[in-house]
Amino acid sequence: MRLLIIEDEPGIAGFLKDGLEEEYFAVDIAYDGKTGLDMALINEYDLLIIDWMIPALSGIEVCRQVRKAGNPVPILFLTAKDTLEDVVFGLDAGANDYIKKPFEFEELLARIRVQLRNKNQNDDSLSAGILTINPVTHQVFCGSNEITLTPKEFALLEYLIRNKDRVCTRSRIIEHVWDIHFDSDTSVIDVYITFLRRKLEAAGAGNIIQTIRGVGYIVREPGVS
Amino acid sequence: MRLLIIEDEPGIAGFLKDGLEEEYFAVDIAYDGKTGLDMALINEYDLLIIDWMIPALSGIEVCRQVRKAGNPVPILFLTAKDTLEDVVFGLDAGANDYIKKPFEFEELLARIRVQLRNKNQNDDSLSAGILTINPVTHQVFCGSNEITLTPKEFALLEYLIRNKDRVCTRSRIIEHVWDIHFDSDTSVIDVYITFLRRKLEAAGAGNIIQTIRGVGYIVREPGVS
DNA sequence: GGGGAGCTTAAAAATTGCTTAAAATAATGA
DNA sequence: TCATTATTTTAAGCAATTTTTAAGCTCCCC
Repeated sequence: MRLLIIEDEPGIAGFLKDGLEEEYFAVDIAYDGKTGLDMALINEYDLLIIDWMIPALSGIEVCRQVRKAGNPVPILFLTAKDTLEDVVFGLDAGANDYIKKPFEFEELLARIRVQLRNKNQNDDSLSAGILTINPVTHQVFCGSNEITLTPKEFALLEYLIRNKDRVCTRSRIIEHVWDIHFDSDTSVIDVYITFLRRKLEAAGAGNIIQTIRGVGYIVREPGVS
Repeated sequence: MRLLIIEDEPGIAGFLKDGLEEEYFAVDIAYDGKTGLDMALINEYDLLIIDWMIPALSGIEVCRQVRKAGNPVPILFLTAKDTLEDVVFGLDAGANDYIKKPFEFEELLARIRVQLRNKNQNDDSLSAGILTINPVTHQVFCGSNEITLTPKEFALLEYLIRNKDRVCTRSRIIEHVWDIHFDSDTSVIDVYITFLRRKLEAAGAGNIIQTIRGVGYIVREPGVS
């Protein structure tokens, strides 16, 4: 597994590189955004770790360019704490997850593993914990008992589970599930999250949809941080 | 049940299509290998009938490509030469059975039924709860009393029961039972569901066809979740 | 305690499915 | 061949469900 770290502070970059190489990752480092973008586009990485505050080209811009080039590589970004707005922008720009500085190395490792695991799942039916959904037959099972969902409820759950362990921003949800591409102050998402939670709870799936305040929602695979 | 015939001789192709449609199959024809392969990969058939000697792409090659794409659809091939070598090659390429030209139509029909039966590992007659249908004689029984159905009614019920405990979407039903492959705002399905429900209810089968709103219908085996 | 984001509920609006009747098409028999 | 019958399709009104809107409430974080 090959990673690229785009980070201007040599101390942090070196610390990450050493720690990740101990975990048998192949690690490259770029010390500014422009170099990082070039490397990301030329080489084939399994994951990018991008600091938000870097010289030459901001992290958010690197992220956008990578996506614009059609590259689906998972992106994790590092942000200084207390900047919710940054998080929203970052996820909207196409990042998959974020982690606030300062962070535990263990947490970073766990999030990296989640992104890499998601990469090689191409089974026909999708699952999260006890929950299984089949996009072909439009069926949802909690263990062995079936849950009846309306089409929109199903589409929302499918999107969340396809992106499980990744943060789904409100704007991405409204784009992918409702196909609305302009800003709007609708609260359909809230309503449908309520619908889903009620049905899933009643079926014994617990509350697997977590709210990330100011950003969106995430469905996590139990047993992984 | 939807079949694809890949056969270049219009006489044979037409003869097969007519005969099979009388048996309530939805039949498509391709007159060369390349077209046939495209159709087989794009659409969802329940069985393919492929002549070995066809232009543009040989039958054996079509067969290989279909399997290479991971499609497990049953394949029956027609061969003129009864050289053992051809047969071996054909079966190695992923075909399920073969029949030598000239053949009796009845024999072809029997072999088709074998392949379709294998699909669900049932014996010759299909059932759901108290209901039994026989695709060979086109009879339907609710317990011991027979229900008279029109051809389309029978085809619809057969499709639903062959796929019992699975959701049959409207688009799949319209493709497999009516052989319509483009978007249309017809409401034939609704009408026929009403017809079927009325006859089944009158015969004492209850309402075994459940609606999945926004998606389609499902026939469930009672007592199994 | 105040502001904002999300949650919940109820009701309006939109969509989808059901039913019926009648028209179009196909099959049957004199 | 033509008339009769059966089957299939279309269309429209009605019923039920789904989706959206809107408003008040709750909870979290300052």
